[in-house]
Amino acid sequence: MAQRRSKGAERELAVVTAAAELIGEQGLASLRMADVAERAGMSVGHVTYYFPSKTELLIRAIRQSEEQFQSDVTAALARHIDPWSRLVTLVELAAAEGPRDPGWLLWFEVWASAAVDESVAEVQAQLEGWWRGQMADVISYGIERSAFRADHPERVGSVLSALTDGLSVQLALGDGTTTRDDLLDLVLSTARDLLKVAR
Amino acid sequence: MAQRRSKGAERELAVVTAAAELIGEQGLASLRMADVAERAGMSVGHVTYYFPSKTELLIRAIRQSEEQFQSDVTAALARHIDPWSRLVTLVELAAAEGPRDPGWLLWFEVWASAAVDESVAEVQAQLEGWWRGQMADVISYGIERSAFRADHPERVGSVLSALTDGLSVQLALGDGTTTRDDLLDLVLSTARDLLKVAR
Amino acid sequence: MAQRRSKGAERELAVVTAAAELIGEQGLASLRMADVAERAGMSVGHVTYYFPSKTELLIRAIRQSEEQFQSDVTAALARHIDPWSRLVTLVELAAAEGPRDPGWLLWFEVWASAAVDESVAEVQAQLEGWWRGQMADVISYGIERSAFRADHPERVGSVLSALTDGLSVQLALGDGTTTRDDLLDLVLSTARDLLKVAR
Amino acid sequence: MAQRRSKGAERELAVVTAAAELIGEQGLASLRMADVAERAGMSVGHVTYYFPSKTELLIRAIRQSEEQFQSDVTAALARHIDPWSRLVTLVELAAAEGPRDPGWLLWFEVWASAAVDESVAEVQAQLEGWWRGQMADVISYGIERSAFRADHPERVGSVLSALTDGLSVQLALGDGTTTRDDLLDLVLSTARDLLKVAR
DNA sequence: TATGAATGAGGATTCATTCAT
DNA sequence: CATGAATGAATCCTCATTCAT
Repeated sequence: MAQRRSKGAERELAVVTAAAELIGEQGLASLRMADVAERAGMSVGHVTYYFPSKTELLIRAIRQSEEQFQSDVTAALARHIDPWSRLVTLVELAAAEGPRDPGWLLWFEVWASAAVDESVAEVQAQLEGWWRGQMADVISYGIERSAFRADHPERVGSVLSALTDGLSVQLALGDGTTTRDDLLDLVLSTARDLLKVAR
Repeated sequence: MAQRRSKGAERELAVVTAAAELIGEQGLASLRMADVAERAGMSVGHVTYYFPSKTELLIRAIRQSEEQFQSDVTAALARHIDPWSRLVTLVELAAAEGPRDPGWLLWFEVWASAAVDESVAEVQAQLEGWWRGQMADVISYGIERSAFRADHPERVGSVLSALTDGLSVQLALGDGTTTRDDLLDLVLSTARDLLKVAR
Repeated sequence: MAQRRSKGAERELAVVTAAAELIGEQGLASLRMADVAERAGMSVGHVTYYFPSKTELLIRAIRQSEEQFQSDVTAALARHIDPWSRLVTLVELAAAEGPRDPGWLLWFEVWASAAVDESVAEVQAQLEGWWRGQMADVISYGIERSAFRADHPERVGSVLSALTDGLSVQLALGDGTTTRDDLLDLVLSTARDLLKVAR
Repeated sequence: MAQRRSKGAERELAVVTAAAELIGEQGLASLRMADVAERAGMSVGHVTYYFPSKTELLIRAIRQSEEQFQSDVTAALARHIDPWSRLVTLVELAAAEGPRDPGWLLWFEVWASAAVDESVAEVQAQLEGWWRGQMADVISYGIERSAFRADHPERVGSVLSALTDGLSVQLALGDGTTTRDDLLDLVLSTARDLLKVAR
C-alpha cells in the first residue's frame, strides 16, 4: 500500500522540509543537525542515517524547495490561457513575497554555496535554467498568439527573469524602499514595454 | 608624520583586504581567522587585536570592498560628460566580471548574512541605496541634458539596477549561458528602450 | 533432519566467518557490525540476534578460526608417520603464508586484545597452549621413535614454536626481508640442530 | 637558552609519553584524546594543536618509545666488551619484562596497526630492522673475536631475534607457563648451541 | 527468526578567542 | 604592538544496540 511504502519517504521529507525552513529562517551558517532533527521530530543520529553529510542535506533541501515551486508553477499556468495572465502568474509566483521571504533567503544561501561547492552549483544551474525556460516559453506562447511582439524573444525572457530576480533580492532584504507591488509593477510594465503589449 | 600615523591603519587594512579576498575566493563559511592572519602577514592573535569578533571583521570587509567600489565609480564617472557614457560606465563597473567574480561572491555572502544579521543588513541597505542612487543620478543627469527621456525616471533607475544585479548573479554563478557581453548588451539595450535613447 | 537443525548454525557460522575474514583484512578497529552483516548476507539486527555484543563476536571469531586450524593440523598430522614429516607439516601449517596473511593479522588483534580483555586472554592462552602442546607431542613422538634426540624436549618445543611465531610476525608484516622459504628453512634447520637430526 | 627552546618540545614529549603509556596500559582501541590530554596535563584542544590526528599521535608514540629503547641499548652495549655479555645484554633489554609489559603491549598494537596502516607499517619495518641489525652486529662482533662460531651468522641473528620476539609474546601475554628466566634461559642456551659457545 | 529504521551516547576535530610573554 | 601557545565550547559524525513489525 502507498501508505506503507511512503512511511520512510515521509520522514525523509520531514527532514528535508525542516532543513529548508531552518535555512530560510536562520541561514545556512547556523544550521545545526540537532535543530533539523528536533524540528523533524527525530534523533540526530537518524538524520544522519538519511543524509550522510550536511552538504547532501542542503542539496536535497534545495531540490525539495524547487520541486514544490515547479509544481506550483505548472499547476498555476495550467489555469490560464491568456498569455498576459500567464506572464503575470509566473512573475507573481517567482517574485519574493516580501521582506525575509524564507524561500528567497534559502536562495541566497544557494548562491553563496554554489560559488564554492560544485555539487550545489550543478543543482543551482539546473533550476535556474528551468525558471528561465518557463519565462521563455510563456513569451513564445504569447508571440504565437500575437499577444506579444518582440524582435528577440529570448532576450526579453532573460531580461524579465533577471529583473524579477534583482528586484526580489531588494524586496527580500527588506530595505523598505521596494514593496511587492512595486516589484510586480516594475516587472510587468517593463514587460509591456518590451513585448509591445497594449494596455 | 603620515607614515607614523598610517602604520597601524595599513596593517588593519591588510587584514580587511585579506578577509574580503578570502571570502570572495572560498566563501564566508570557510573563512578562518588563521587564514586571514596568514594572508595579511601577521599572527592570529594580532588579527584579534584589531577585530575583536569575526562579525566585526566581516562588516569591515564589506565596507572596505564597497568603499573601493564607490571611489572607483566616482573617479570613472568624473571622466565622462556624455550621459550615455556615464550610464555605460556605471553598468560596466557594477556588473560581474565573469564567472566566480570574487567581488560578487562576496556580495552573495553579504545577502545571505544580511538576511540573518541586523548589523550586516544595515550596511547592505546603505550600500544598495548608494548604488541605486548613482543610477538614478545618472538618469536624471541624462534627462536634464535631454539625452534621455522617461516618464518615471526613478522607476527606470530601479529597473536598470535590478537588472544589472539579476544578470550579474547569472554571470557570477557561471552557468555558461550568459557572458559579460550578453549582460552589458541586455542592460544597455533595455536602457535604450526605456530611456528612448536614439542609436 | 540435519538440514533443519543446522540451518541456524549455518547462518551463525557465516557471521563468525565473515567477522574473522574482515578482522584479518581490515583490522579489529574498523570492524563494523554492518560490514559483518553484509558479508554474512543478513541484516544488522540479525547479527545482533546471534551475538549480543561485539566482544562476544570477536571471541567466537577467534575460536572459529582456531578450530579450523586445529582440525587442519589434526588431519594433516594423521597423514604422516615419519616424525620429521610431522614436524615439517606442523611448522608449515602454523607459519604465516606470506605478507598480510589474514590468519596472522587476526592473531595480532587477538594479542592486542588479550592484553586488555580478560575473556580474550583466556581464549588466547588456551589456543597458545594447544599449539605448543602439538609441537611438544611431535617432538616426544620423534624421540620415542629415536628420530630425534634432545636432553630437554619440552624446551626445544618451546623454542621451535616461539621461533615459528617470531618469524611469522616478520613475514606477515611483510618487511620483505623474510620470505616463507626463509622462515621454513630457519625453523627447520634450527630444529635439526636442536634435535640432532641427521640430514 | 636550552630551557627556553625546549619548553614546547617538553610539552609535546609529555603528550607522546602519555599516549605511549596509555596504549601500553589499556590498548589502542580505548585510547581517548581526552585521556591523553588529562595525563599530559593539558587541554584536549591543545593535544590536537600538536597532533592533528590520532594516527599521527600513535606513530609519534611508537617512535618515542623506540628511541628510548635504542638509546638504552646503545648505552648498555657500550658498557660491555665481552661478546657474550653483549649478547646477554641485548636479549635482556629486548625481552619482555613480564606479563603485561607495557612496552610489549604497545608493540602488539603496532603490529596490528601496521597490518592495516601503511604509515605505521613503515615505522614498524624501520624499527624491526634496527633491532635485528643490532643482533647481527653483536654476532659478527663475537665471530671477529673468535668468541662465536657460526657458518651463517646472519641466519643465527634472525633466529635469535625472532625467538626473543616469540617468547616475549608468550611472556607478555602472561599465560603463566613462561617466566622471564625461562625466556632468557631458552634464548641464551639456543644461542650457545647455534654459536658454539663453550659453557 | 528476520528486518532495518531509530536511537543516543561517545569521541574526534575545529576554531574563535584569550593571555602570558 | 605583536606573538603564538593554550583553551574549551561547539558540533558533526559514527556505530553498537534496541525494538516494532
